[in-house]
Amino acid sequence: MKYWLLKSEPDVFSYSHLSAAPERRTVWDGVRNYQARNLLRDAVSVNDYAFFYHSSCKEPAIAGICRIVRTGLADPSQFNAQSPYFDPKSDPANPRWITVEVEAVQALPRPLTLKEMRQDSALQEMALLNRARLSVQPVSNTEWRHILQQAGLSAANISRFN
DNA sequence: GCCAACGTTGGC
DNA sequence: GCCAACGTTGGC
Repeated sequence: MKYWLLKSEPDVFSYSHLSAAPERRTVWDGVRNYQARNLLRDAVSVNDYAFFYHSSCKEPAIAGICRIVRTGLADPSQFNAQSPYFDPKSDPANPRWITVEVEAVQALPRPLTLKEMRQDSALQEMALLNRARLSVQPVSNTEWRHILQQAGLSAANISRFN
């Protein structure tokens, strides 16, 4: 079981949008960074969990939890000439941008803000604080549990994600 | 809106 | 393969 953090701009697609989506699922499209793509393609597995992080907004924060439900998907937006994520250099026979499908699990009782995370000595090693621009990041088991605790989940609820 | 950090592009 | 120019991210 591995844990991740996925960034999204809430004005474009928020955790509420995911919760309201059909089957509470979406294909995580639009990642156009090779390091992030490599994680999605090679390291993220079905049934891993991920934090849904709101970036580029008034109060950057972790908003909710999602679960990886499918992997190895060609990001459809790379072939859509109308999409801002269109990549004319990607060959449909050998797609450049591979991604995953995620499902909303639960919103955090209390979103955990970037500001709070910066002030938390237990979270200083987080990629979010040190590699701020990477849009797909690993989260350690210790960090995962600590964040859920800070966000107000009960011990019983936290253990569901082991 | 600014700008620092850093990833990508392309000429050589 | 180097590296300058350029583009993007994302907090503030």
